[in-house]
Amino acid sequence: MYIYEKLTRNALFRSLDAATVRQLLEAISYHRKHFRKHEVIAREGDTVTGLLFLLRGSLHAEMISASGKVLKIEDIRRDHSPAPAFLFGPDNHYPVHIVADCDSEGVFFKKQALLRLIIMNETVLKNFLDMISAQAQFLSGRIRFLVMQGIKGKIAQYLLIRADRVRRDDIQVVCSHTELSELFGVTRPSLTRALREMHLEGVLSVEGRNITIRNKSALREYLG
Amino acid sequence: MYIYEKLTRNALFRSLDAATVRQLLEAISYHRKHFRKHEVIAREGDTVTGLLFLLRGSLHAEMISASGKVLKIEDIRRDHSPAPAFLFGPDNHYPVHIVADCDSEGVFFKKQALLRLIIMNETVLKNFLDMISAQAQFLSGRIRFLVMQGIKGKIAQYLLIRADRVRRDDIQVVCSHTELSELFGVTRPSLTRALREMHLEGVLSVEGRNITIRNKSALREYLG
DNA sequence: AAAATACGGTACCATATGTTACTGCTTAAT
DNA sequence: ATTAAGCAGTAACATATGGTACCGTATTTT
Repeated sequence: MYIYEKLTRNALFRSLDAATVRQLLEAISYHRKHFRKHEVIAREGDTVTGLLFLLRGSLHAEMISASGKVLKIEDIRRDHSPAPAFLFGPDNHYPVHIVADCDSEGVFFKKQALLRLIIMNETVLKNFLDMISAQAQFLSGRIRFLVMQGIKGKIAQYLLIRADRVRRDDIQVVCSHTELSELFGVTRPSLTRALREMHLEGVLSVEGRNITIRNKSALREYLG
Repeated sequence: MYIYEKLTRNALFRSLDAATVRQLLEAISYHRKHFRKHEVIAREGDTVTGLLFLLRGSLHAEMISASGKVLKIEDIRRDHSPAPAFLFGPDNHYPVHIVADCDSEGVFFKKQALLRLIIMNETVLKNFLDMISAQAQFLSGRIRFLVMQGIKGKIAQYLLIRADRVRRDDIQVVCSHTELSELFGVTRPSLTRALREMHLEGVLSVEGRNITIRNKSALREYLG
C-alpha cells in the first residue's frame, strides 16, 4: 500500500481522496522514519520542528516528574500525530516524551512543508484547525479527569466510557494495572486497592483484566 | 477609543494596524456584549457558537466538580478570548464556566464570521493558529503543574515564576489565599498550612500577601 | 530450557491533603 | 451606620493516597 493511501487515514487528510493526497505530497518534501520498540522519539523539552504521521505501529506520550512519577498523557495511533499543537504558538517544545510502543514507521513533514500544505488546500487547513482544537479539548478533559476526582472516580469514568462504547457491562481492560495507574497518575498498589475495595462494595466484579459493572448507578456516584 | 483600536491588542489581530482591523470588521457582522461583575457568561456544557473579544474588564474560567470543588483554569484579559480552541474540533462545548471578574465588555463574532476573517487575511489565520496552539500549550503546562507535584511544589513554581518575572525575591501576591487555592486545586486551609510550614523551614517569609523567597535553591527542590 | 522481565496481589506504615469548625479582622453592600 | 461578606489563621481529626517491600505467577527474551 502506498504512503498516500495510508495517509488518508490521518486526521490532517480527512475527507481527501488518495489522489489528492498524492498530489499534495508531490508538492512538498518529507522523509520517512522508523522507530524500534521502546525507542524515545522525542524528549520533553526538544524543539518541535515538524509533524510526524504514523504509517504503522503506535506511540504514546508521557510526562515524568523529577521524582520519577510517570503520567501517560495519550496514545498516538495512525490517525493522530504527536504534539500537533506545539508546532505553532509561543512555545515550540515537546511537553512530553514520545515513545514507540512497538516497531513503528511514519513520515515527517517539516514545519515549512506543513505550512505550504495548509495554505495550498483549504480542507487541509480546516483539518489542521480541527486537530489542534481536538488536542486542546483532549487536554482540557484530561485536567478534569486527573484533578477533579479521586482514584475511584477515575476508575468509574474509565469504565463507564468503555462500557458505553462496547454497549456491555463487562469490560476487557486491555492495559495492565501498571499502565492504568500511569494513565490515572496514581501508584499501582493504590489502584489495585481501589479496585479491590470497589469489588468488596459490590460495585464492580474484578477478575484480573475482566471487570464487570455490577451497579452502574453506584458507580456513577464516584464521578467527580 | 474605537473598537478596532482596542481589538488590535487581541491576539487574533496581532501585528495588524488599526486601519486593517477596521477594514476587516466592516466585512463581517458582530455584536457588542456587556457583563456585570460575577455574571456567568457561559456555563460548562454550553455550545460554543463564536468567540468573544474583550474590550474592557476581565474574566476567568473555572471547573466545578460534583462535590463542589472549584478549580480556576485561567484568567482571561483583553489579549485573550475564552475557549478559542473549542470553536472548531470535535466537541464544541465549553469545558469550563466563564465568569466576569468585574463589569466587562466585549464584541462577539459568530463562528461563520470568524471563519471568513481567517480566510480573508493570512495574518489572522496565522494568529488564530497561534491562539489555539497557545491554549493547548497552556493546558498541557497546567496538567504538569496540577498533577505532577504537591502543594509545596505548586507554591514553589508559582513563586519562582513570579520572582523571575519581576526580578526580585519579594513578591506581592495579588490573589487571596482562597483564589490561590482554587488556582492550585487544593483547599484553602491546606494552602495556608503549607505556606506556614515553608515559613518555619526558612524557605519563605510569609507576611499576609507579601512573600519573600529566603532560600531559592531549597525552594527549587520542591518542584515536581 | 534458563533467565530475565513484567505482572498482580497484598500488607504495613508514612504522609499529604481534606474536612470541619471556630476565631477575629477587614472590606464591601445596604 | 449597620450589616453582611469575604478573608486569613488555626486546630483536631478523618481519609486518601503514596512508599516500600515481599511473594508467586505468567510471559518474554536469550
